[in-house]
Amino acid sequence: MPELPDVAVFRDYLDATALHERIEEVEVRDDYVLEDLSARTLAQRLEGRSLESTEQHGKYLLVRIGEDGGWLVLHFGMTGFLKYFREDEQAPGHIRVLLRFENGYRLAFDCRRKLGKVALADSPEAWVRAKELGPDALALDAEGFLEVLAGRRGRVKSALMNQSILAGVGNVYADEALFQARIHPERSVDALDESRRRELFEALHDVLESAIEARADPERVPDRFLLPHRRRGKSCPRCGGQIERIELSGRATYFCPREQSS
DNA sequence: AGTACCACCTGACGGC
DNA sequence: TGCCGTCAGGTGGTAC
Repeated sequence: MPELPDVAVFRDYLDATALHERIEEVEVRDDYVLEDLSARTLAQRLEGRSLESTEQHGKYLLVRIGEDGGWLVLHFGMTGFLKYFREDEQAPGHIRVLLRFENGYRLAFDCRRKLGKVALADSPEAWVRAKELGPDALALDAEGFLEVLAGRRGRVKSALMNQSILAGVGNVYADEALFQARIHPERSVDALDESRRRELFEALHDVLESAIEARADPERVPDRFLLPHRRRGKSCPRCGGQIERIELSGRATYFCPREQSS
């Protein structure tokens, strides 16, 4: 699930749990998730230091390591999450990296499908540059949104999901924003006039903010959301029509053909 | 610049 | 109960 709203929830979680606590030991249980670094390097960077603050850029969570330790970068793939727990509590089932703190707690980076990544960076800016990420979808204002879309000719859903155009929007929330803006996912960007683009921006921001407020939990999301109805044959929360599923660049795409006809 | 397709990895689910 | 195909919200590479 980890798109921008989910990562925002992970960030709040980390802020509320694991900061300012000395890390005694780092255990890398599967170095497949390490991106361009060894378990040894990660351990050397973290052990004896603490996590001090967090930043988010799109789907990335960046954590500042104290005493000039640089930044820890977390990406959650499709199945990643964080869990802070006491040593005598039940541990999650697919821990890839585990930090042990001096206070007896642990922070697990759990990632069943191993599509997530753990990395180190000099700064959030350096990471964004290295990954060629576009601006964070929520940090952007309407003018910025118009700017990044200017000159684009592809399909609007592909543009929303393209992390180098806009960072943070994935399959689910791209569908959601288009549903709220009543735009067909296969519509091309250049077919949208400025007022439609502004409407899409408003819809996208509303969707992302509402999702964060709902803690990215499909069961807490507003009734108007498509999210809980992402299944073929389910009914549209607005008009009651049948939700349709198509493939768009290999990804399942859900929309209401009655409301998103153009 | 854009798209289609493949790969990476693991588990849940439904049909038989 | 077990086997098997299909599907899943991530990114990245290649070929066209």
